[in-house]
Amino acid sequence: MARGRKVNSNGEKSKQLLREKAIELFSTNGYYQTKISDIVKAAQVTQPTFYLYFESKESLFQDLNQQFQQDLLNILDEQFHQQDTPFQKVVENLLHYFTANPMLTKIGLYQSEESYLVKEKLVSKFEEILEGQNLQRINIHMFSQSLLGSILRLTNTFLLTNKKSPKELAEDLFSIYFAKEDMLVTT
Amino acid sequence: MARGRKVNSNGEKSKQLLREKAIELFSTNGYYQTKISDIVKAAQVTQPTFYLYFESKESLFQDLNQQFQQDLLNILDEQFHQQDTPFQKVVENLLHYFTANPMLTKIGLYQSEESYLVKEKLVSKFEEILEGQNLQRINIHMFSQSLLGSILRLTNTFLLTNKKSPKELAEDLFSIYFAKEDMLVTT
Amino acid sequence: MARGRKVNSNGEKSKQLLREKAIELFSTNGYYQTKISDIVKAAQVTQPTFYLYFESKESLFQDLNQQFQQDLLNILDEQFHQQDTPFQKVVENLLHYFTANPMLTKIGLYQSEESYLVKEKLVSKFEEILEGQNLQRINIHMFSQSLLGSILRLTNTFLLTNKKSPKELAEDLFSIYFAKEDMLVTT
Amino acid sequence: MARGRKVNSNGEKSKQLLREKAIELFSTNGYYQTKISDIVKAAQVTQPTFYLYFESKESLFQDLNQQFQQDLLNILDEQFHQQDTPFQKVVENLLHYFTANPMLTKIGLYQSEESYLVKEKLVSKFEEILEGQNLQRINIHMFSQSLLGSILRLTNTFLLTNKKSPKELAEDLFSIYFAKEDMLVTT
DNA sequence: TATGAATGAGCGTTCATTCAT
DNA sequence: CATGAATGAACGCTCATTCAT
Repeated sequence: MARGRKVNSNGEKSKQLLREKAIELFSTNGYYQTKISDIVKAAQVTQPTFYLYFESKESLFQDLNQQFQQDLLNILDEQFHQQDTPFQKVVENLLHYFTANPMLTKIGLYQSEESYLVKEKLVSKFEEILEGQNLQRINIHMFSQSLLGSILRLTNTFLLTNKKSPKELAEDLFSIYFAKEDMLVTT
Repeated sequence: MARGRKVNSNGEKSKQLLREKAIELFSTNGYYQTKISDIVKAAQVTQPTFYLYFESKESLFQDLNQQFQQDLLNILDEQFHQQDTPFQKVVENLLHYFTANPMLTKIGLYQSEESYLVKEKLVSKFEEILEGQNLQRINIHMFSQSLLGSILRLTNTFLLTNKKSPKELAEDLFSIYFAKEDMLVTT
Repeated sequence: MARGRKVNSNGEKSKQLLREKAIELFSTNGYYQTKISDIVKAAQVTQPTFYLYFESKESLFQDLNQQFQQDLLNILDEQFHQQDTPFQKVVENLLHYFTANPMLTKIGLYQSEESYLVKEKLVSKFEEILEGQNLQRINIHMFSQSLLGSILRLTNTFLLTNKKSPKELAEDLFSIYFAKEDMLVTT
Repeated sequence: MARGRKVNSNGEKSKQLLREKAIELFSTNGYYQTKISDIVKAAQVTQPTFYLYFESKESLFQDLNQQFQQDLLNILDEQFHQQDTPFQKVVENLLHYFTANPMLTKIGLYQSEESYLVKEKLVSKFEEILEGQNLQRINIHMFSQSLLGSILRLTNTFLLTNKKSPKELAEDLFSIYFAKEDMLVTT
């Protein structure tokens, strides 16, 4: 292949393509097992082209995580402004975002070394919402952490595998966490 | 340039030391960020010594995960044999193992790419136990997955940080999952 | 994504600008540490524009050295034609050129791998002039090389740092090289 | 070639060989045109072996310069301790070192970006020695710089080309700088 | 005249692994 | 049992240069 500009080439398109392929590969294989050479091969460009649009492998990965974190914050803030959004709706919106961005979600929730930040943020949000409720005070933090754990696990096993819709999963989660009388008859 | 066996050296000791240091480093820094050179430096031996006891970096990592998985299986089987162990006790025993082996747990639960196997196993066990109970059938699988998610998250945030004992955490988990009425007064 | 000729742009101007910036950067950072991207950035044009005016990085560098060498030759030839120019005046004219073109001088005298050519030329010229004088024959070559060495060093440390004018430096050089009695009282 | 240790291999030997080849190549081709691949090819080892003994290309280059600078300092200090060493002898010793280490000298004097430090040091030393003499005060610094320039140039053209011995060159230098009456009959 | 977009070719460096002793 | 010395195989990244517009 000759050097120089390709016919019909377009920078924004190449950058977007690289981004998408990177998301795909990072989410599937993880950061360390994804080589720049894999990404550019998938995008059908050469390695220097990668560096035309991204500073480094690491900075691209950071970018993706940044975006994921910002997206989540936006979702959480939306609810904040339109008051009285029920908790279940908040969770459903989150799950909806996960479904719409499954690969970015895998990266942001399960692969980034900074995923703990996002998780802490989510827990804080949950606590904030739950405070308005008559939950026994001492347990709010733990309850929120537990709920987050469930969300993370069920997202992985039911949502990202397309076994449940966001709406269904949110309902299920709330039937587990807030309406348990009818679920279990203890021994 | 003296070569050969060190005075007072002992094969089993070296192997054990390498194993321990590997667990330490893998759990702290992850698989890809832990180099053989780091491990042997920590164990104060040279690189060829590593290969005297382990086939490769990967196989050592697999070994550690194998052990973790076997340990968990043993714990779960014990309960099986002495019937009527209450569910809460099963969970408490699990948590107890996690506390006793925090670094191996980090590897086995959060870093291994095959941690999904162990998690599936745990879920199966939970389902098995819950089946004996009058939980509404359709939800048993999801309920178990949710519970596992909570356990994973709370282990990370409360147990391995020494904020809760296994017993306390097991109680908290069960008050969340099985004793709902007194926890929340819905709006 | 507007492309094509800039309004008010002008080929000669761009070329001249690129030349100047190249001289600046080459003289300051050296050949290998000066990137085409640095040069065009400084000249506020894009990389292909560079290749509109220069064949390659190397050929531009060669051009600069060629010019420097030609300039020196011209200076030396001028003196030749107007006979009886005293040696000191020849040197002063050289130094004058160095002061007027400090950055090109740095490149031509100290950075080019072919600076040895220019230096040989200078030495030849010195010898030519000195031959008309009653200097002991065997030493003319060495004397000329020595003088050149002094000129090179003092140009660097006194002239290009503006501590001495060409006239002053030429005087100093000649008091060192040709008026010994009053300089040193040997022990 | 198989992996692992070579027959009869010896670390210190390999390191020394790499060092020597590096000196050779750096002095001949310069820093930027000498690739690690060139050095290891010359030493008949592979690239990782280079990093067994040196931190990086740059640090090796620095090391070489450090050694050169230290060597020079040692020479200059020796003279200091055995008082009354005549100036000419000091210079001769320097030149002797240059002859004995021609390639390191090329690197240390003409290629290092820090060669200016060594040169400043030499100038200072010259000044120190000359102060004890009745040279007209205002000119000592310039005189020393001039002398250094001559030394640098003549080293390059007569010494490292084996046209003059250190002793001869030192004599010539001193006849130029300190005994000029009989050399030139001015017009 | 000038630019946006792309690439060939290579470089320094790292790491798991393996011989020879 | 243990080590000193070495290497195969990549990998991330850079830079001069060039095509299509």
